[in-house]
Amino acid sequence: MNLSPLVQSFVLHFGEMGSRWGIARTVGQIYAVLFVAERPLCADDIVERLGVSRSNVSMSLKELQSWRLVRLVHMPDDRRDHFATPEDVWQIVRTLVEERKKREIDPTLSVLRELLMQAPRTPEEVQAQARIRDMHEIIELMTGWYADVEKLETERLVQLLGLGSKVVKVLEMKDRLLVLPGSRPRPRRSDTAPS
Amino acid sequence: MNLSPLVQSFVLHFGEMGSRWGIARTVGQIYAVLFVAERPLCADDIVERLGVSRSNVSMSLKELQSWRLVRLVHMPDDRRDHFATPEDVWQIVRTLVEERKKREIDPTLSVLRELLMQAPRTPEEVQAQARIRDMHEIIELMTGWYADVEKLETERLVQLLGLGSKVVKVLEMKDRLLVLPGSRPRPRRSDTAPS
DNA sequence: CTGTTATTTCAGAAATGTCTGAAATAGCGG
DNA sequence: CCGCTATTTCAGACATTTCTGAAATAACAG
Repeated sequence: MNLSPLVQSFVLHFGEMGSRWGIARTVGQIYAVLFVAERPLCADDIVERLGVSRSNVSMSLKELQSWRLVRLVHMPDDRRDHFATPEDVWQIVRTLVEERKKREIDPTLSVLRELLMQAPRTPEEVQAQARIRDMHEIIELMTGWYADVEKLETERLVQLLGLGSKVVKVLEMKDRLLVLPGSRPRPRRSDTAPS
Repeated sequence: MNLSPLVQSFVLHFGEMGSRWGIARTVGQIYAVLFVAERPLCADDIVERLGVSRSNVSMSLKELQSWRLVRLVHMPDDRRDHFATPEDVWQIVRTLVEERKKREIDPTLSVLRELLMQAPRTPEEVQAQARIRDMHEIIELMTGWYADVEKLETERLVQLLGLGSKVVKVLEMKDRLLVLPGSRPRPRRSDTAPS
């Protein structure tokens, strides 16, 4: 491995985390190298820096491209393929979320929907379906939320994340402000006096 | 495998998805069985239903407990351990997020911080650190956001998720409402006319 | 078309991860 | 303490994934 100490630590960490993230060690290492690289690298650059086989680099790059985490770039006067990660880290996060959703959630959502279509045949299946329905609902709610906020410009998204739970405060304020003069506030559960 | 067809499909799917979710097949299957079960099950119940070895069940349950996705329950007049998943699916989601954060994000955050403390020794390391800083920032922002909204009651959280990107509309409205009479609206980038 | 360089494919080697059966341990009731 | 049941441990069998080197393919330049 032929890297400066700082970069090497970063790369080795990404390799080790690979198994937890569901990618092979080399895939993680290649991503890390490309992420911090000052310019797009070709396959041989990566072989040189990581000391893994050329074929492993080729397959790992294919995998990273299938995740859309690495893109193919062409350099002037060089017919070798070069590779780079997107510059914009927000774009990277969006891609990561989309791809993980596609692989880890969508197949399940599809199975759950099928199972909910079936007519239950026993009391046990009725119970199971109720439970599956809960799971389905919560996943739909969360993926729906993401599908919605994902459309926001990054600037807005950052703003929203920065607010955190304070948005709730703002929403409460909105409720109060929108009460027209003369009208009564809509009663809330917490406002109802115990009988 | 000794399960009703509907439950069996559910269980097999969780087993297959295991590899994508970073858990072993049996672990996924056991979780699925417990999730839809009408009552807490003991290890032998699980052996019976899944047809895997007793020792595998024991180890897999340990793993699920380490994820806090399954809890140990005691049944009256039975000294065997029984196991159940939390009833509340929102609690399950919270646990899942926390545990995945702990395993998949926190170690990286810690390494990134260390790397950012080091003094760079070459221009290459300066560039790498800048990139690492971007990554660190975005992860901090997202984990910070979650740490904040995680404190909300479920009811509020559901409300917020239901709104989706509409919160932004509400925030804009807040901006307008908070402009005091006589004051001018704060200029925005999109408001400035081209020179 | 030919020679050269770049990339991909793929069989099997190496490494890792999962699962089982047997044996060890734990814990309770008498 | 003993006998019984429940649970855990762990070596190694088995399965899967990852990686390599060699060969095939592709793609261009002359």
